[in-house]
Amino acid sequence: MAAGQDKPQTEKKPRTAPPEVRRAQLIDATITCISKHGISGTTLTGVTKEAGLSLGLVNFHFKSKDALLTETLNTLAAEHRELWMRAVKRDDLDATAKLSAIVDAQFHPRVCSRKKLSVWFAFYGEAEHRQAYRASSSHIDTERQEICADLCRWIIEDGDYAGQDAEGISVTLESLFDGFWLNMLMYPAKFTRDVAARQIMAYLATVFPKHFCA
Amino acid sequence: MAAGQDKPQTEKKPRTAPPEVRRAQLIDATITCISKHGISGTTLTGVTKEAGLSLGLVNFHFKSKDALLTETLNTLAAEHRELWMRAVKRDDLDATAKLSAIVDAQFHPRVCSRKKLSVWFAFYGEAEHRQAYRASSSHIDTERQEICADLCRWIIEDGDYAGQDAEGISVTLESLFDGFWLNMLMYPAKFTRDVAARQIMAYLATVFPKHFCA
DNA sequence: TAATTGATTGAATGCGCATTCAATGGAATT
DNA sequence: AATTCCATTGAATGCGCATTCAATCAATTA
Repeated sequence: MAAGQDKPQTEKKPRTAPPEVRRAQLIDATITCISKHGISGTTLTGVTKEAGLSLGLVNFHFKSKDALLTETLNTLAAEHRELWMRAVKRDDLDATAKLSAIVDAQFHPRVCSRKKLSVWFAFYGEAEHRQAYRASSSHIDTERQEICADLCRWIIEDGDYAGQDAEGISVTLESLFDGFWLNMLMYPAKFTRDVAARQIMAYLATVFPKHFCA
Repeated sequence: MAAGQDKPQTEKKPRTAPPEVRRAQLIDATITCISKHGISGTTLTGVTKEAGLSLGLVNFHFKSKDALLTETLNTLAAEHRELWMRAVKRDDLDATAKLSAIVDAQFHPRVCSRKKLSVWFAFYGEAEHRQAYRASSSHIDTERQEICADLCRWIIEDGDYAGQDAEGISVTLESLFDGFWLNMLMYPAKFTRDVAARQIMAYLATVFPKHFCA
């Protein structure tokens, strides 16, 4: 029965690991815990149990629970930024394709899973009184909104859309992103990734009919 | 200096008050506390201090802290519902006017103050793991979305908008409502009530050009 | 006026959790 | 092999908070 227990080479689990690995493990576990129990229900005991590590490690690798939460949000924000930034930086894409890519990124499974959405809104719920939480997202949100506005300006000029307002459209886009996210979290049956992306493309098609088709 | 202290008739403060009054006071104080410190930072000590009442009263007038929070959300939801429902019920308004009224209600100062928005999103942040929180808002949200869909259907028929999809538009509207709310909370400088209402009316004008004007 | 009822008070209780830290493990260096 | 150094452990600490409850207060009824 207990065969081969003295040479578990395939399952080498060194007791120690480099700090960056531990930090990543703890952040992953934090995401899982927040998605399961909310921020107020997330305890260090729970996080470390989820990660299979011992309680004291959080305060060793992070300064405090608060630092862990802030880092978790930063990680999430960075992951999201990278996804749409990659498309925006490609110079083989024109403005239309880039705007489409930003919409796609917004609803990409990697950042838009039920699990991650619940974490995002857990943080938004606390953002009002947590300067640190707001800082992570505000910079990135502003950046994306300005990029969208630039792309809209380019499209408006290219298509001679006299009546359209790039700033207004980008502000509306930003709200559609957030609004669909919230509704996908709250009412997943009615609001799916497909529905969200399709509706936003439909919106773009009504404002820029020569560039997008419904 | 201490004149007229023995007959404070103008400031009669009876020690006791009917339960409904106390409940309302406590709910008001809860809204204030959540907006200031978030749900996790809201303590019964804080709430009762804010209300000028004593600690034990919460568990006397409500079953528990959790019940107080649920009742607070219910109160908020009912206030909001009443605002747009009043317009929808008027039979002197046509579909176009009713849809406009729903948009106005969504950004009415009474329900869309910074204070209340922060409370809404505090609850949304916990909604994923709190069945009770979801129940309050889901019923009302669904109701409003279906009413909007009906109004859109009516307008589509009235205006012969062949290519438009009532369900899709109402779903987009719902997301615009929530998305602008979130952005108004997070970035109040850029996202004001006026901007939000105007952009949503602009959206309606692009999909229903014969009924709404930008 | 006395008795009854319901509202109010706040000190006391006990639990849950973030944080600390002395002890241990084990990899790298000498 | 001995030493050094950093990662790891988890029991112990102490605080903050929801909840309880016996005592108090005042309005209402008898």
